[in-house]
Amino acid sequence: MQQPTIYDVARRAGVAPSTVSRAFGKPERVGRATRERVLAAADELGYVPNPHARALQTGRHKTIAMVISDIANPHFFELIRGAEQRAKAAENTLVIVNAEESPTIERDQIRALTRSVDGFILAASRLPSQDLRNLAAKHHVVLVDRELDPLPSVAMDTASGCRQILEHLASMGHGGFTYCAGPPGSWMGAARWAALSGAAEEYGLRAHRIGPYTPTVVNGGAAADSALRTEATAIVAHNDLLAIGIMRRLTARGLRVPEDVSVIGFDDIFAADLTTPTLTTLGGPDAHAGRLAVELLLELLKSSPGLKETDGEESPHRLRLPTHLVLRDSSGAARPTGETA
Amino acid sequence: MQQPTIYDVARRAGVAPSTVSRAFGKPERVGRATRERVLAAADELGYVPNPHARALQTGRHKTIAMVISDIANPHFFELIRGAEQRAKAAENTLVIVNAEESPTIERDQIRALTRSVDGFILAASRLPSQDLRNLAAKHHVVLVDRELDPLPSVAMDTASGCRQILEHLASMGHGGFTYCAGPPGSWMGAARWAALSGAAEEYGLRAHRIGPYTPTVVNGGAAADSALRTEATAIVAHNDLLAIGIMRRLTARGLRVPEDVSVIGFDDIFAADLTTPTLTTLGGPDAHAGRLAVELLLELLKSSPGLKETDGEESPHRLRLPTHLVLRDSSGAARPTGETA
DNA sequence: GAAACAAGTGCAATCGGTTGCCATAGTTGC
DNA sequence: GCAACTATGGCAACCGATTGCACTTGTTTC
Repeated sequence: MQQPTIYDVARRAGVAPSTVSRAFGKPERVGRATRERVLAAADELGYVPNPHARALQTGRHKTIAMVISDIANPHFFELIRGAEQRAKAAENTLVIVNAEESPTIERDQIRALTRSVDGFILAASRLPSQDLRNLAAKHHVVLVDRELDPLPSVAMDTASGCRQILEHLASMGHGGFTYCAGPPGSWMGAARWAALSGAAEEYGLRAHRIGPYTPTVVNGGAAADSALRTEATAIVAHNDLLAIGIMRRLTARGLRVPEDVSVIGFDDIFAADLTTPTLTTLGGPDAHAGRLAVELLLELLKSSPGLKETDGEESPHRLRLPTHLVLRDSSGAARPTGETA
Repeated sequence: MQQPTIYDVARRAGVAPSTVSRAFGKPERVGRATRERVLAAADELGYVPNPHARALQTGRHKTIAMVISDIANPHFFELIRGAEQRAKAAENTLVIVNAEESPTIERDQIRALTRSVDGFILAASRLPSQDLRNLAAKHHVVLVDRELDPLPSVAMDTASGCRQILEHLASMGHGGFTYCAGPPGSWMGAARWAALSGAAEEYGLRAHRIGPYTPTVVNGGAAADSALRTEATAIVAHNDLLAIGIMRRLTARGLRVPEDVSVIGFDDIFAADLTTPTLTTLGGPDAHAGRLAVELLLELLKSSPGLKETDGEESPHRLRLPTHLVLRDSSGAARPTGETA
């Protein structure tokens, strides 16, 4: 059973195929009665336009790809939700592909889709900067949780967020903290460390860093063990998954959180308030980020539909979204260590 | 900057476009030297074949769509992972779309992709049976977490899994349980209740049912309150998200889990052992299910590539995967209620 | 040395749409 | 009553691939 085409519809409605095409795409170019006849015929046949046959001609697929560095990270749920809503509102299809934290897989996935979508939203991309630039030279790209000079991006405001963490730690009497780093390719991870270490002194805090770790719950075990050797009274983890793993290991080793060690994560994933103790973490408007990313991409498409033109002087949209520190039970006053009360 | 086409490659290699096409698709049909020249030219130009121009001719897109009823449910993580791996091994792209627990959205998403993919894997589809049959008449479809007569499917073995739960409850001295149902459209939910209530008597258990609830953590609150009115000593929830919500509410109301009430979920999501107490739940080989679903679909495609033929007599592949009860801390001996110890 | 055959390559039609251009018919203006 | 214009719809080329068919060559066979 073949899917009906415009030719089938045309025959049934007694018009030329071009008229059918116009009845859908440029309604003002066909007569009222004709259009209705065409639409009725299409309806009876269950005609669905073939977006790729169209794309062959127009270059527009009405499809956006969202590449997620790790789909198993709940952090991306709301991002996906928001993006999907916005895409649907613009009558675009959003397809999601997973990069499994691997630059190679990410590259392959992108390559497989280049001819099928109008643009890419890369969430927490692990690709080297140069690759991103090359990609952006030929396709429409919006970054999420990453910033790179000429590319449009949406990211949480790391600097102010990290200050909130530092402020919190300082006010609770901590003298320093150990940061458990995420994967080497993570721009967000680097930004977090830069912000934390850069401003630590201002708050009278010593910043120490260990890692990198692939940010999963199980990897939190090793991170916790290493962190303990630094004798820190506070641990800041690259994200909530790692933070949760760290808490589990600390508890398993007989330490109390937060009495002995405070633990702070990033992202405020849904599991953050299911743990014992519940996790203090830096959250942000994820769904909104998803919506904005799609919006940015749609704008790019509008300015140069189809493949990328050599425009170069597009306004550098670089959105920074406000974050908020969600205070829960995993962070508290520093354990007295001689001088501090 | 236009993407290069076979025509660009052909010009550069000094051959006809058809030869370029064959150099990729039917290597044995072109001379060795010519093929190498073509491949070199393609490489220099960065040529990527346009899968949809090809599909126009061949009907094969090498793309599979996976429709997930709720992408925010961690239960589907491993399913997606497994499916992705298997798809990649067969050089197919797997795209994921979200149905947000809504049959309408699910239908729209499917419709938007019908002409772009070779087949669909529907995970926990919420569509009515008749819609699924109609869809399957025109496209290749594999169901996951759902069974429907002529369609191939992959699902956990509910019957044996539920017996494990009943056995567990009976052995811990419970006299019955309250089941908190999932959404009305959930086949899996219906199957679970059927299996639990059908075999309850055998184990000397009274089965009670409340709901339906949309299975999220927050909805667990209402479910817990209703369940308490049934004075059950054990609650079995439609899935882990709901179970976690139930536990939170019970704890908030001053009840102890499992001393006062035992709670059991389904799916064994990653958060199930992060909660306090950790959650007893029925798990299964999710990643394997994903792989099998793709495999089933690939088999369908092989037998009739492109659009569905009127074959009808395909072998009814209906896979049932073994489950296992993961005993954790949320279930235990029944609270004494007069007669029982 | 001519016929038969195989390998390698090109030509042109085709898939399902879109769109520039032209043809027709009906309106309008004077 | 005729030119000029507008609204509508058809023709045919095109997008980027695939593929049946035909045409060259070179090789084999007798």
